[in-house]
Amino acid sequence: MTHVPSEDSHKIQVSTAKSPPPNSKRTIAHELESMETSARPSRCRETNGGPAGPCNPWTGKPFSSLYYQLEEKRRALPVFQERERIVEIVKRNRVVVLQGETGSGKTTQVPRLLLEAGFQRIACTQPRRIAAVSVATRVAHEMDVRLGELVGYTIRFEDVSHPKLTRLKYVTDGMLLREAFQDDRLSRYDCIILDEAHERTLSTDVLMGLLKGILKQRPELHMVVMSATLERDHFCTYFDHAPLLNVSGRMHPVDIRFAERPVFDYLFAVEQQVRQIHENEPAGDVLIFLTGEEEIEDMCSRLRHYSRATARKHGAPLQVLPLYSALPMSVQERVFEPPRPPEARKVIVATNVAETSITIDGITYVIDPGFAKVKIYNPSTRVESLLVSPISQDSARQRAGRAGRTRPGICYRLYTEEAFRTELPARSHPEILRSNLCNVVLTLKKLGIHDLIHFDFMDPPAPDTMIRALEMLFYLGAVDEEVELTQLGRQMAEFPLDIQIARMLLESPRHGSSNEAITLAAMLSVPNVFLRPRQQADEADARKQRFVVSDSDHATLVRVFEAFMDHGCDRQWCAENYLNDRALMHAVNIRRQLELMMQRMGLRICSPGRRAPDRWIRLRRCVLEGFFSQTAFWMRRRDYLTIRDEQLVGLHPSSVIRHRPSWVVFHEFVLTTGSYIRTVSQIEPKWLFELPTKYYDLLEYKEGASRRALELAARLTGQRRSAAP
DNA sequence: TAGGGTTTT
Repeated sequence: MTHVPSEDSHKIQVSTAKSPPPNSKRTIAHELESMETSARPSRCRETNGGPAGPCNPWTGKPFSSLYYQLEEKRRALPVFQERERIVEIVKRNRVVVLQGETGSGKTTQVPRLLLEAGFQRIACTQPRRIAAVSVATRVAHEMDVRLGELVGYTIRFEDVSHPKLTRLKYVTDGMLLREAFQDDRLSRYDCIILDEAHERTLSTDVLMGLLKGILKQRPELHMVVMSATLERDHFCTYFDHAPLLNVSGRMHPVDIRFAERPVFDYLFAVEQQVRQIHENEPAGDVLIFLTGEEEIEDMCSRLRHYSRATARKHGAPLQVLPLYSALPMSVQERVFEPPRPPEARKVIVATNVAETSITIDGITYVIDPGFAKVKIYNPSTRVESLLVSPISQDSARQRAGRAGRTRPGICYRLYTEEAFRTELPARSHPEILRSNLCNVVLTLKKLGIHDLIHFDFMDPPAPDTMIRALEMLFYLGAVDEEVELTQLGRQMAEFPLDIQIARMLLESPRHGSSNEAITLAAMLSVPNVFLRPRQQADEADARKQRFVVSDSDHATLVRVFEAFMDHGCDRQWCAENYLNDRALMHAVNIRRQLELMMQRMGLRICSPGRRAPDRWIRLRRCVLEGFFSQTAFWMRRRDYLTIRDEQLVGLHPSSVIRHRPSWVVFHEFVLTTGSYIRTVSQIEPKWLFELPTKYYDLLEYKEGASRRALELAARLTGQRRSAAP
């Protein structure tokens, strides 16, 4: 019996963290355990009088027909050609930096080669869940083994791996970091591969620093850092001059064409470029990179208009397709379908999703205006915001590469070669330099790292950012005066949540409302669930009214979630109510996970009941328990002033709050056309003084508007603290 | 009264 992977094998199998994978059998365990580490095909015994064929050393069974198909392709990959060199250099060095271009096969082949070379347990990290799943599936097929046994994967909510059998595990970088919570030397692995290291995600950066320390403690551990673009100096130097291996890719040539002179209106230039391609260049699909939803929808209508106006003159029409992550899945998937009508030229107008996360084959022309929205963090105001910025040279190369996946292509850069060299930074700023570090610091503390300032980050964050993070952890009760992790802090780190949300959950049983708080925590952890297509904005707003709790955006979110559950998580119902079903389904999963965690920690799951008049009051108090540092009081007309930082802000127009409460708590501060606070709830000022935190000690405030507002609030609510000078 | 790039636990 051969195991032929079918379409079903691609489906995601779900199992809980500690249970064995589906269909695991003792016989396979036996086979694997008795197997030698080097995997050379052996001969199978003759069965049923048939001839003896080559036999899969991992299973002892004859190979399937699919195996031979995949094997042929795999042997043609550049990495396969270099296999001996790769294995040798990894075995001889503790750390190796492997630079393999797109199409080299590094992600599928390197881990397997190392397994076959005798490593006992290998983890290979991926920045994205979908990559971990699809690569693990591919490798299991290539090795002709069942997914979840020898080869498996672990991502949040899904563990398709076996504690004993799995020897090659693909895992999201965040998940491996979590594993280090249980085992801070990651001692089950003798080889750890960090893939896509050039993306420099927060988790990969923390893992790199952590692993550098672990390497010193565990002389048997080997590590491979795999990266696509040239950052050789940076990676090699960081890992004490680790050797660099370079494997060529298999890409088709891409002709790069720069603008001859600077472009001032890139949207206009994009449109001109599409016309030029459509009217003069041979058939082939076009991919355009823009910065956001609004720009994309605008461009789509301009291009559709052009297509309608000129279809007769130029023969084939354009099929214009938007692509950004907030789009419903069904709309996103259209970019993979054949064009409609069949003779049309597809024009995909995308955000950065198309740069790394979503790969579309068959693109011949790429148009790159050279901008993207980037998250920036300002530690002095503690505001994270999005800013349209020039992309990096690395990013520009990545975009260009999207044109040469299946055949030679052209990339039109709407900036001059001079600008490319002098105005674009060589590399993107790693995320760790652009983020609020509260959770990173808490993670490091939990991992037992005491000297945070000297933690060996590849790019150390600004001291100010670290200090701000520590200060916040202190106010939240996660660390004490000696900057030691408290019991509360340990619990907060367990939760896969922003620490403020974790704190809200931990305090919620005290307010008799942990049930609602868990729902809210899940809703705050997923993207905005309210859809508002420009054409149907009024209708969408009207639908949202059905869920409104007039003094709280937080409570409104809880009501939306409950209504979603009441309607059986129905997608159609979501569509009718302009709600993002994907985000809501995700919230359902998160909620389930959080509830289990709460129960395991012995925290009470309680609710005042849906009809209780004080239900939303309790919830708003829970919110304040986590977000007490994000309150604001009404100043004048439309303006609020944030406490402590005294920033003048407006209520975001998406808020359900129509009156002007004197005090509010908010979830986030956004900087767009103005300064806004978004996801807001009314609070009673007296609650501030009942919080178990020093944050509202009047002594902590300099003379100013905030202090005066607090003094007034204290006086009005009869707080004795107001008497303090 | 307006916009949210992308990921992950």
